[in-house]
Amino acid sequence: MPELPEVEVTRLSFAPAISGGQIQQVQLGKPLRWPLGCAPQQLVGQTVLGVRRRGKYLLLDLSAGLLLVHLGMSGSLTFMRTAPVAGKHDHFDLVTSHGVLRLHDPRRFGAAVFADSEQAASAQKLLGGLGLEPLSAEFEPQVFYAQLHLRKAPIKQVLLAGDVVVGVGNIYACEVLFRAGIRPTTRAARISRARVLRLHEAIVHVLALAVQQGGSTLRDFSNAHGETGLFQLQARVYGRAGQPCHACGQPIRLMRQGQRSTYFCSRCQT
DNA sequence: AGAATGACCTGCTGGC
DNA sequence: TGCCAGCAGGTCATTC
Repeated sequence: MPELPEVEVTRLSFAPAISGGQIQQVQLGKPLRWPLGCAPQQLVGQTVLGVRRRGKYLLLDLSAGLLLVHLGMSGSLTFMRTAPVAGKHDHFDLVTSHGVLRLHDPRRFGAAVFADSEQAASAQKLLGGLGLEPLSAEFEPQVFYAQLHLRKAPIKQVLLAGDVVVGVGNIYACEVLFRAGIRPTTRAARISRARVLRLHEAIVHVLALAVQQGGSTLRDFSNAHGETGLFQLQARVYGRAGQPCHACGQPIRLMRQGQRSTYFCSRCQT
């Protein structure tokens, strides 16, 4: 489900409310992708100082460490005053004095992991090896170009890998490449500087727009208040196989790249 | 090191 | 209706 915009929308929807809350209880359901990494009791008594985001990870700053939350493919968070009895797919509850943060995740590719510090989290390679943050000043076109120039893999797969730029998942990779007019199979290193600049612009534009639109709700994404997003209405290629390209009328094509679906327009993307 | 592949897990859809 | 194959927004370990 969640790519950078959905994670950011989620963050914005509960960060102010939870900040300052003291953890009173932690409830675990079925195992998630990774174990919590500490006894639940160790979190109790700590205060949630704030919520940041790195790539698709949410970072809850606690008074004595960091709680990393990842939504995987099917995760979503809700924040409520009091929580109803946990359902079949509710696998993590953080009960605080300000309310309950609940992770709902049918496929359980998500996780909540405690780390003593950001360094410790990197050491566990949860945050290690992540690329540039696309909505920050560090995402400079020249740096982006230099990085892409080192990579021979198809640009779509380089974007998804997240070690050059973070947060661009399958939907937004397709959208961004369409808007930049670049064929997803093009080797990253072979893209001209001018086209990389267009791609850079498309990434910043599309991700920022998607955050503004509340993310993409394809099946079930919603923010921590249960509100769905609107960006899917702006999707120009994703999920539109066989339908006419909005720019040229050619049918949008679907192909597989590294076991993921890629949607593109064979006329507009060269 | 970078690139390609399989693995993790559940639910839904479409075809027979 | 039932069953099975294939698909889904992510990322890690393993292999070459």
